[in-house]
Amino acid sequence: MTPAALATTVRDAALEVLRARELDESVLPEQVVVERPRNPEHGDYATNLALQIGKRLGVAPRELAGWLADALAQSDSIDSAEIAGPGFVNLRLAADAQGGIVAKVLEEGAGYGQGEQLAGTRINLEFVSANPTGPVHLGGARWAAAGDALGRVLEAQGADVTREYYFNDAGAQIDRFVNSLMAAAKGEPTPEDGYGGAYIGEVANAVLTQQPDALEREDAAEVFRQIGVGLMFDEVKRSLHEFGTDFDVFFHEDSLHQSGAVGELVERLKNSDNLYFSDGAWWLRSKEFGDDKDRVVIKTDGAPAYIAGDIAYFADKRARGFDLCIYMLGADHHGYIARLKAAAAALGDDPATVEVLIGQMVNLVSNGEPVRMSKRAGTVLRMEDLVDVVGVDAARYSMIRSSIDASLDIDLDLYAKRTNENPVFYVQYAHARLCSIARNAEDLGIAAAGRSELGLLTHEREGELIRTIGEFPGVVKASADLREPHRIARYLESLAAAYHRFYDSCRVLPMGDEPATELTGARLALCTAARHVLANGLRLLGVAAPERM
RNA sequence: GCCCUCGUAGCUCAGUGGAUAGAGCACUGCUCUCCGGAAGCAGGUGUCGCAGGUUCGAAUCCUGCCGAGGGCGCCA
Repeated sequence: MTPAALATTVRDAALEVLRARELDESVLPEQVVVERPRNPEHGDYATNLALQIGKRLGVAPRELAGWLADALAQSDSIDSAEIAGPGFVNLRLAADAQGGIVAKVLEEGAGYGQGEQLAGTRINLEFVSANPTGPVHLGGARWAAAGDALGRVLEAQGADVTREYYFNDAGAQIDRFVNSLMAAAKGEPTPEDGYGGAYIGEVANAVLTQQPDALEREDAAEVFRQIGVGLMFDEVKRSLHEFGTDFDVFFHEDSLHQSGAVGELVERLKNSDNLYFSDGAWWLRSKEFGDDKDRVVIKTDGAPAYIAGDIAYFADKRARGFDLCIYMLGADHHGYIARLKAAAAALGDDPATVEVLIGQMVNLVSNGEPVRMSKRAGTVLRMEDLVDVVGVDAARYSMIRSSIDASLDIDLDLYAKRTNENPVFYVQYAHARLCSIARNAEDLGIAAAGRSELGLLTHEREGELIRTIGEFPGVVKASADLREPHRIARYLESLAAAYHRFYDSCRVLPMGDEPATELTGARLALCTAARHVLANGLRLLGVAAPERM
C-alpha cells in the first residue's frame, strides 16, 4: 500500500466515522496528510487529521482520533492504529500491504515516480542565458545543473518542456567584447570597461587564424564580431553539453531586432493600457507589478530600450505556444520579476504565464576567505574548471543539492581534496552495490520473488527501506510543484542510507552452499525496487547511475 | 531609504504548521571469515540571529529589529 493509497484509506475511514456520528463531513480536506514520523516508535505512518478538523467539528481531537483509530484498525492493510500525543493517529502497515509498494515499483520500473500533474502543459524553461562574452562560469554552472534537473522533474510530471538559452547578442556588452578582442589582436591592453582573461587572447588568435587580414580590413569590427561571437557561442554550447546540459533552443536576441519583431512590438504596445507616454518616452507600468518605478520601453530618441527586447522575446515564446514561461535568473536580476510580469500584462496576456525563479549566487571560497571573481579582470572560475577538479557528476550534484534560495559557498581546495566525500558517491555507491547483487543473483540463477512472497519482508530495516521507496512519487511531485530539484538529491541520500542500513543487517543472497529461500527472492525483489528508484532519481538529476565504480 | 534571498551543530547545508530539529564532512571508539568497508553502529555539541504575535502545536506563518549577500539607469 502506497502512502497515497493509505491517505485515501484514512479519508474513507474518516468519512465513515463522520457519517456514523452525523457530523459535518464537509470539513474533511480533499488531501489527507499522512506522513512518516521521525520517531519510529510513533509507527510507520501518522495522520494529524483529528487535530486538523477536531476543533471545527467541536470534538476533542483525541476523542476523534480514537474513533478514527478504531475505524482504521478494521482495515486488513493496517496492523495497528493508535492515538498518540494531542490527537495523532499512529499507523502500522500490515507486511503484506507494505510489500505492495515493492510490487508497484517492479511493475512500473523506470516509470516509477512519474505523475500526470502537468500533463498537457507546454513549458518554456529558460536558464543560464549568460552573456556570450566569455566562458560559462561558476554561477552559470549552478543554473545549468539546477535548471536541467528542474526540466527533468517537470517532465516527470508530464510536462512538455523546452529548454531554452537566450543569447544577449545585441548591444553594448557585445561591443565591449569585440573591442577587447581587437585590442588583444593588436597586442594592446584591455580597453576601459572591456573584458580581460586569457580566453580573450585565445579567441582573438582564433579569429586571426580564420581571417588573417582581419585587422587590416575596413570592416574589421564586423569580422571580429561575426567570428569572435560565433566562437564564443560554440564554446558556451560545447561546455554546457559536456556538463550534461543540452538545450532545445538557443535564442538570439539579435534575431528579434533583425526580424523587425521589436519594432513591430513597440508600435503595438503604444495601444496598450499598460504603457503611457510621458516626458517624451513610453513607459511600462511595472510599478503595478511590484517594481520600484515604471520603466522606459521606448526612449525619447524613439529607440527601443533593452526591456523592449524582453517583451518581444516573451511575445515570441507565447506565439510558439507555451502555456508557461519559466525564467531562472540570478539574484542580481531579481528586479526583472515585476518587469516581466508587467510585460505580459502589457501584451494583454496573463502575468501568471510568467514565472521567475531567482537563484542566489555561488561564491568561491578559499581557506574560509571569499575569493573575488571578476569577469572583467578574467578571474572567474569557469564551469570547466570545476568539472576538471571533481568531474561532471560531482559538480552537478553539488550544484543541485542545495536550495537555489540559498547562496552557495564552493571551496575548490576542499573539493579537490575530498571528491570521495561528495554525497553523490554515497548515492552512486548504493546503486553500484545493488547492481553487484543483481549480477551475483543472476550467476546463481536466483530470481526475484513474486507479489505473494513480499509479505515476508518484515525486518525493521526492510520496512524502513520499503517505506522510503514509497515516498519517491511524492518527493518528485513536491519537487515539481515547488520547482525545487534539490529535494530529489536529499531524498536519494536518505534512500541510499536506508539501503545501506538494510544491507548491513539483512543478508540477501545465500551464504556458501545454503539454498535460496523464499525470503531470498523477496529481498532480491526489494533490492531490484531500490535499484530502480535510485536510478530513476539520479536520472532526474542528470547524474549517472553507475553499475560499477 | 526601498525591494529580494538568506541567518539552523565546528564547517557545507536539509527540514512545503506537527511529536525528542536532521544529514554529510571533521573528531573518537566499535562492528565485519563469504552478497562491493566508498558500508554500518555508538559517542556530542544547537538561546534554530534577537524580540513580540497568530496557533492545540512555529525553525517554518505575521510584525519589528540585528547581521550577510544581491538589486534599485531613457545601460544592456
